[in-house]
Amino acid sequence: MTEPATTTSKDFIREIIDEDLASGKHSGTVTRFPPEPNGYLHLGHAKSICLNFGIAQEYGGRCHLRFDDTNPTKEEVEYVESIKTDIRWLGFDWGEHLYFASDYFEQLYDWAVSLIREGKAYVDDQTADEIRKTRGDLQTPGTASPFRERPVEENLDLFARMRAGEFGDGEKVLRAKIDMAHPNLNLRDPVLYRILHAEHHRTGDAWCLYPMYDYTHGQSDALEHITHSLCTLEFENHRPLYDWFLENLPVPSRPRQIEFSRLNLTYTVMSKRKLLQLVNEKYVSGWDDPRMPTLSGVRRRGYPPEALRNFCKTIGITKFESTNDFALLEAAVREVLNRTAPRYMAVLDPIKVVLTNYPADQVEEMEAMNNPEDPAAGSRLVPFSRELYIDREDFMEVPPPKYFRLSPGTEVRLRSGYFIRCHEVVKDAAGEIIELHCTYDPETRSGSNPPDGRKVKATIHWVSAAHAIDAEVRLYDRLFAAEFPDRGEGSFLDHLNPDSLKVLSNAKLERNLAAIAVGETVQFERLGYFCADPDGTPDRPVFNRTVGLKDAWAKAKGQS
RNA sequence: AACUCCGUGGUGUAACGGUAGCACAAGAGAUUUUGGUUCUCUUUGUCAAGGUUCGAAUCCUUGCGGGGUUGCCA
Repeated sequence: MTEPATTTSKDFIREIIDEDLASGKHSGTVTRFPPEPNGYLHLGHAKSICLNFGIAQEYGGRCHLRFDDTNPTKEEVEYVESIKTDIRWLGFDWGEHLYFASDYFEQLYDWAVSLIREGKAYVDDQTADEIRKTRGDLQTPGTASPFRERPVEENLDLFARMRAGEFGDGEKVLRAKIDMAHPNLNLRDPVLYRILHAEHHRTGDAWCLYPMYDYTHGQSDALEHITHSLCTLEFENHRPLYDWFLENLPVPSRPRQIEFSRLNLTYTVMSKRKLLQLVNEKYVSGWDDPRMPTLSGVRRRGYPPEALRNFCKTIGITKFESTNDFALLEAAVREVLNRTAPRYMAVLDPIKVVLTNYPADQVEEMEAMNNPEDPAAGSRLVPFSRELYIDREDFMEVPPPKYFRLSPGTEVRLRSGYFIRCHEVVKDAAGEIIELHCTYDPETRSGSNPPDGRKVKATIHWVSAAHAIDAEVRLYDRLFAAEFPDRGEGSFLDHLNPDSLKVLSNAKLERNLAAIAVGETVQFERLGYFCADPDGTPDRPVFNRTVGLKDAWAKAKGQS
């Protein structure tokens, strides 16, 4: 477990918790992660999960998983299951504390009735449109509904009949009676309940009356004795309403809502609506497309959960709206994978190499380190023979300056193999290079250096042609070409990166890669980290590029 | 000219009245059987102006800039 150096300082939320503990306001800490089951979890949620579950771990408290399922028209069980899977994958556990806002419907209803009794809520017959128009706007106060002063008894009767199903969708709502002139629009008699004749994923058809988020969230927190209710900045303006309910209802505890800034990443969109659109309109293969910033997407891409946790630690928690560099996430991924991913050789775009002085029927088993960063990872055997494949990028007939790899007359080292020198380039009728004739130096076998002390400038990877596994490799790049796809005119879709996926169908893999389980991430030496995809079959695996290695040569090329 | 939150290198984040630090990114070099890793070094910052103070990123005032809010979504 490597801890980033920044763990010594605490974010403002943990400081508040420290104070609350020190002052005796609370004797323990209870947080909650409250997703709405209407979509898949994404990197933004990861930030919130790491915060809430992380605090629970650090303070010896607990973190509840609570599904905020107050809108049956948008929510589905499919999402509930995927959310649980993703949280567990990230490395967190809610134990016994799985809750649903829908579990509190009866209690919330009773409290609504008590609000009505106290003259703090009323049934409004206005249409949605009328309510909107009379709410006023940012600069002008709203006007009272003609039903605002309805007698308590009438409200009670109407509300009961709303529950009983006597009215159609949208015919009536229950509103809090607060202040139609309040500068915070959320307090201009917010809607508490709306009629929705819809099947709920848990309560079925028991209800046709559903509570709004604002009326549900704080009370749910209070019922669960949440001490610190952490949410994103856009709920800041809702806090006065959150508190209003807690003050006006006989709730069993007084949670405190604290807001922090959501996660933004360059070259990425993070809104559920936009992600849904990418899926529905087939710009990606699904919620778990490896280019998606969903947790299921980055999992399929091969990101280790530890990298996500470290990333969340590094970006910290603040109230300032910021956008994190995607490179920071990739750095976190590389940091973990460099330590943990076993190394293999794979050739993505093969050229055949014939070692003219190597015996035709000979096969040597070469020992190769599994991970130079971790001697305990041991070694494996890789077959070496007369005919090999190397990557097209590792040979140039007319090399530019500073090109260290193979070219006619030059010598390179084959990783865990021998030195080879190129003597002849074989081309087809079209002038395309199809084969290289090389010689190997028997005195340079891996582990021993040439007696004459000569050096080579490069070491390249290879696979034995006769032993190679055919595979498909999917090279993923960022989904969007623009740093801020949301900015500027037009749709974010205008900024989709046309090269975000490149499929290589003729890759040749080292024999040992046949044993890699789906979901495992390995390093293809010199190329990057790759994750075995479920689309693969035993005789034809599919690998997704998780992230490339840093590439000083590519960078130098790009600049010249 | 509503309310509210927020402004620290290119990006993100520390410093709680006392040397502006760290990570990523960028650049230079060393090491290297991965042009990877690792190591060393370097560039770049407190939104502005006043004030309080021996001393201000930090406290005060004003200005400037950015975000959020006008769902019967969450």
